[in-house]
Amino acid sequence: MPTITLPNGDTKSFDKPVSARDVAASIGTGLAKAAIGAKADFGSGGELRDLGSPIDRDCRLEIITAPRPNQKATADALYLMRHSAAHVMAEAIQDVLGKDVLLAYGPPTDTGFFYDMFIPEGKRFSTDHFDAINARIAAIIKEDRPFTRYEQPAGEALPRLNSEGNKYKVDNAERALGLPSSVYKGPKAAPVASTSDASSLRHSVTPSLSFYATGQPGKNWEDLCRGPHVPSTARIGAAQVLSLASSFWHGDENADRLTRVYGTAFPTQAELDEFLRQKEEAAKRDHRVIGKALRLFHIDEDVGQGLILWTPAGSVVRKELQTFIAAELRKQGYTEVFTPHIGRLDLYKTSGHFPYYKDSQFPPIVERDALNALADAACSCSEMLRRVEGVSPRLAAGINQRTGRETIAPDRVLPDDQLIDGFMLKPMNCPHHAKIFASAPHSYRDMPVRLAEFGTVYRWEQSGELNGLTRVRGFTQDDAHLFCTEDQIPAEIQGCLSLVKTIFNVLGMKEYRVRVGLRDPDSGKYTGSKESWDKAEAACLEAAASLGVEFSREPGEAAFYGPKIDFVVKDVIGREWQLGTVQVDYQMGPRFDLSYIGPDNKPHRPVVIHRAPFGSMERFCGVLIEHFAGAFPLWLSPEQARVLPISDKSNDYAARVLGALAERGLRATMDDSNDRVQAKIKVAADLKIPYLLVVGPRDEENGTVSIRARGIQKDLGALALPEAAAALAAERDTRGETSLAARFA
RNA sequence: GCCGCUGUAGCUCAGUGGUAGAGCGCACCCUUGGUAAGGGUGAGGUCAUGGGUUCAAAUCCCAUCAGCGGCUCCA
Repeated sequence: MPTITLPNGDTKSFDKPVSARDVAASIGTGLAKAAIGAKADFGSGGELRDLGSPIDRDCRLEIITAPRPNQKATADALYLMRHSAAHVMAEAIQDVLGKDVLLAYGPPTDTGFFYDMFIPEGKRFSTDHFDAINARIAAIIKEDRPFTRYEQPAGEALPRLNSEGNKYKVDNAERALGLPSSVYKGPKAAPVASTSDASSLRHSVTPSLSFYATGQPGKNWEDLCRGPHVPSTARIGAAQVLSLASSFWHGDENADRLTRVYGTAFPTQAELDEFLRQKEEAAKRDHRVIGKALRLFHIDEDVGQGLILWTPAGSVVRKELQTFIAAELRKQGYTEVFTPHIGRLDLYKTSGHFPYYKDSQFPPIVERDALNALADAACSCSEMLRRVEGVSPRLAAGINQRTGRETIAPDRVLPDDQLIDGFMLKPMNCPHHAKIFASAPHSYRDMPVRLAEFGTVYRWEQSGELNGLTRVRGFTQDDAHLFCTEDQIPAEIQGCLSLVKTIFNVLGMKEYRVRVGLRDPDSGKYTGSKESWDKAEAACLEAAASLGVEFSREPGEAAFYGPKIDFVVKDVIGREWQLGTVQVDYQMGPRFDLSYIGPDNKPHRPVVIHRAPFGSMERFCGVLIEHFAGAFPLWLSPEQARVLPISDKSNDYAARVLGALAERGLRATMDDSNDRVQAKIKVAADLKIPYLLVVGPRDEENGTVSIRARGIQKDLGALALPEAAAALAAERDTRGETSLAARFA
């Protein structure tokens, strides 16, 4: 006798078990027609299910519908369609390539779905097959075959899967049943069995497995699957295969290598086309492509992977951005410092960076004399490593005493004369800044001390991770460390957030969100007292809430030394980019034995806030290149205006125009090549120069320039030279709030 | 780091075992023009690097390096 509560609060009672389809039909035929699935909540959260699955208990029920025309699909609807589309794509692939392609795992994702599969040895699968596969996908959708669910007892289903010879499906089935895997022997083999009470889990799991046939069981294509699916293939709308990649079974690099086939599905072909158009648009904005075309930066094999050479044009963008940020920092009471790119190994042993994170650092720079001495003594490499990574008894005593926690393995504590000294390229700026703080006594009256540095750091990113400007091995953080009292934490976090807000606004990045990384309540890995954490987390959450943008709490995402706030911005075409963070750190004070004198005339530990709200200049510039598609606002543009004489008869006047622009400090050039003006415009347009000032005899006579603005494909009209120069300077100085082009609007 | 694909002129790319190619860019010449490419001539290449197969390798094979797409990672 289920009583069903609908999203609007209405209830409906039935005298026998019903399906969501029945419920939808009882409400209206329109709803029943539009329904593609349901979300039922029996008291433990909403759960997507098939339209036809039986409901025998009271629940809250939401009917998931396909979107009406001109309406966006809900996330739940897309989930159902894409999960279903993954089956259709898999069937299409098996039709094209053969049944010996073994299917492994095919979930929906944020933008589509993928299916991991094993392609048998000797079989080729390439993008050449895509047309055939897409044709099959379209045909299957058109056939409108029902997704038919049936269950089979585990005792029958498991042997059946085994006999089909697909170990990946056997593994899926075993995991679904809560059994330890008989075929996969990796680190992530049996996550369920590792929980505290495996036996109760066994009982709670249904002893049967579900399959979905795309059509009639036994007749049409079918797949082991938990579901749910849309009622029939036509309800998927439009789907297609997109790309191929490789993956590992269970993400375990020692396990089988699988082929991951990406695809996507949308309710209508128009939406799918729009998605493809956006992908194309995104590809055109690729900062690596634009960076090359506009000569913004260069990566040279001889210099090294992931090391950016900023060419003159790109240096302008980076420098302007940095100047802008630095001016905002000064307004907020930051003081600027400079520190070197390397520091002694002991410094990083104190900070804890070395050797714990040695895999993500450049190897140490060892002093020549020490190396020679070791070579003379025929020292082995492993011995050398031990001596580089070792810690002196003095340092060990200090670290243990200060933190009261860290245990240094006894075999790492070596007598001084065995240790090899050396330097490290700095992976972070904080140790240097801590030493600056510690170099002078501090009173609570001086606090907070805000040390800012565009500090360049070096990290050994895995080679496969490197990517243009967004993932590099040497980068300059917009770094600062705020040494403050606990009471000052909220205001300082607030300050960081307001800085971010100011700068994002000027750059037109209106949409962004923050993630607040909090403790994992079940873990004991964190340093600092519970009270401190409570306060710091509250401060982060409060600051995030006050920002007036979307924020999420992410338990377990805190660093071990304190909570953090991450910034995620959306660019103009809606892609999200993770930029910088603000992190509260209780660890650094004790480690570097930092103190300030409080009102009680006693020393106190400062808390340190690390903040690099834009991450790194490299990454941020990369994001901006894509955000603006290389068409930077005037103040950031490498070349702000170009003077185009229509023939060399006007070159002298053009030079005078250029002089007037230079007097205003504008970055401008003139094109005195013997091209025609049409060609000069084409060249300048390709370089995305904001303004072109065309000058000919007419202009010379009137003392004017003819103005053409980027993106507006016509002559806007003439303006007196001094007026035009002043307007350009004003557009720069207001960072676009006033603009020359707007005068002609 | 792992897997796959790719590497030819400054850039974008063609060239599948037999003399190294195109467009753009660059240099020079002609053209002197009013808003998205006027015309001509020319320079420019260790075909990523190292080995191998072959009478003969840009082309086939192996290794290395780098780029791309993923996977894994990111204090």
